[in-house]
Amino acid sequence: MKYSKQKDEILKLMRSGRLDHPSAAEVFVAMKEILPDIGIATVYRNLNALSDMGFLKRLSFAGEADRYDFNLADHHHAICLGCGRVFDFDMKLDNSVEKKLAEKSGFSVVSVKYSVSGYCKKCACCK
Amino acid sequence: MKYSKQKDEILKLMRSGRLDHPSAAEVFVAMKEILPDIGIATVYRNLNALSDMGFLKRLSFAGEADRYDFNLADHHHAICLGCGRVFDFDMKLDNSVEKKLAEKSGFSVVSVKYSVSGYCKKCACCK
DNA sequence: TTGAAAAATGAGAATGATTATCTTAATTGT
DNA sequence: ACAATTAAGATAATCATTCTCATTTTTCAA
Repeated sequence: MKYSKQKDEILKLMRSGRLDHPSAAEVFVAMKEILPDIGIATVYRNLNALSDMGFLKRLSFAGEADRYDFNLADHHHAICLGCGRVFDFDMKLDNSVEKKLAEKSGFSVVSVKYSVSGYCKKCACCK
Repeated sequence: MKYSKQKDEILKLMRSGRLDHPSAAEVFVAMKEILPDIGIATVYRNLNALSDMGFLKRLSFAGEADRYDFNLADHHHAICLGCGRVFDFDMKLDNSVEKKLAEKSGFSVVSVKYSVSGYCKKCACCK
């Protein structure tokens, strides 16, 4: 057990893939079944710590609670405006942008975010 | 005066370019000089209404207050992790992505967001 | 012009996500 | 085993934003 029981179990849960791009609140309810005494602050703390350590990615979408993703592979997200589900998608981004930015304005890029919002198949049909 | 005095003045202020990608709070303080009795709720209400009407764009960045942009031209944003300033940049996105998404998963794209975070010239040097 | 209906305002309460604080419990190294 | 460190759990605090509601402003038909 490298870290605390709580941090370990949270990471294990995240890596299990049982939850689909969960928010901290969703992780909290799932963790309650594993460690019934866990507190919400511990969940936030550890999700953020694990993200800082590079084991998770923290995702933000406008007007919604942040999500956490165990998938570290380079990919992007599409969020459904109907049901709120997040879908992964792959696409190679033209990274000449960073270079141009650096050249033109001296801006040094730390991270790039590409995301899409719309309606998933299920939500699009009945809209 | 097409709309209410407040909405008109907010739009005029935004279009003046005096404020740089301001948050609602920043618009509020600037508006106080124009209409001293204006309330913060009115500012939020009208910024959002104007965005819904397509006269402004509402921008979201992780962990920060939303910003509003009068520039409707197709462009993207780079946010400085140091000073919080938002910089515009242009880039043509490969819109074949939407098509692929639609084909593969039946996801219908409403909007695409591409944004970059990092350090601006000023903040990069003293980091 | 009047006056009722509709729309928008301003003040402040409410909400929701997230972080901060603080006391206690667990872990570590000696 | 014990002092020092680290993390936990509970809860208060924060911050942006939205909601509510009483009041004011606007609209528009009679």
